Amino acid sequence: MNTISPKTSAPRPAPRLPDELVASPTFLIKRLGFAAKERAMAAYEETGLHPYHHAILIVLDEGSHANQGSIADALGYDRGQLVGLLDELEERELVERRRDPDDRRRHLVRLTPEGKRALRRFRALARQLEDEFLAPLNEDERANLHALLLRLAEKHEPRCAILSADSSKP
Amino acid sequence: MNTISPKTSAPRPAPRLPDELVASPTFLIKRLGFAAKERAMAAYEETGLHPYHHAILIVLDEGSHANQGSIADALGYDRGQLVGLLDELEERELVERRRDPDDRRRHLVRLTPEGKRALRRFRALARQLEDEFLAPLNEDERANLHALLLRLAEKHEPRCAILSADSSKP
DNA sequence: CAAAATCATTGACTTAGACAACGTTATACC
DNA sequence: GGTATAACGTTGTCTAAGTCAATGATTTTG
Repeated sequence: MNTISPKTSAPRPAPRLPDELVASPTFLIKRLGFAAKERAMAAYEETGLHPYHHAILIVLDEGSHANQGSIADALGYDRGQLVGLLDELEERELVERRRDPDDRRRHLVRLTPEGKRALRRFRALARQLEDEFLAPLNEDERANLHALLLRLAEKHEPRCAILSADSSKP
Repeated sequence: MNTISPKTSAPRPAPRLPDELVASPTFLIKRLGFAAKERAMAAYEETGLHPYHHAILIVLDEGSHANQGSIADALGYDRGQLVGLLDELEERELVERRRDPDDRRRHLVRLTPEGKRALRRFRALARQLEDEFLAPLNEDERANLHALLLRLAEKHEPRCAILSADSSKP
């Protein structure tokens, strides 16, 4: 993080992580996850929004999810947290909230045309970030990595459950 | 549209993450990093200490690092933060702090015999957690995953810089 | 010897994340 | 049909974590 040493000589005694930690995939995943999050947040900061907002727009674009509860559940966000995020999206007119006539407790949320445009920009940004983050790996290696991570995610992040088959189709 | 009548005993409406997110290795790394951290913290909680403490003990066991500054630099911790962590370790008599006679500003930190015992227990715990976390993968796949992560870490976490004996990758 | 830098420590500040209370509305039960 | 229970979105509070600047002691520099 704060590794800035423009000093002429070498004030850095070479800070190195213990091999024991570097040898652990779990440790690397933790550190890389943090690094990825940091990078993403820094990049999104210029847009005035947060990766969280992007994820919400993605969920809305997928359709099916309508009310705030299902959005929060789909992404694993706290419902109270989601309120503020949606406020910010609504303020920028990227989403619309209105009461569900069938269940007046619920709010139906949907993308505005402007929201769809913003989503396109976010997707471009995310693609660029991803490409930067995975730069050391070629295409095959990226696919390989993704497959391995997915296997782990299926166990540790149940929301990732693979089911490419659409259960909603007749 | 979908009138879900058979609501027998399913309070779970099956929340699923958008495919677009699950398709991103970076996203998976972020989520898995968070999951790993959460799991680890929960497991360490019973010991009364934190994964941070474990990492500190590892650094001390590696020798070479002595004063608090180098410990903090090696792990990327804030120096102020480290003070409290060392206080807790010292309170449990796992480490000793004493002034460096050669530079009386510094504190030399070292493991106590009890600290080494604690480290053994921590290592067992960490091994178990790791094995649990990587359960879906066999040995080859784990090695494969580790190699890929390491390539990324070399770029995004400079402290991981490999310099032990393996200098054989472009 | 004086000024600047370094080290460990402390305290203040900001932030995010989790959590419970509330008013409103729908569902379950008798 | 009326009442109790649960769900929804909203708000506010609380805690933990991380960042940052200021301090006293000591060393280094000039």
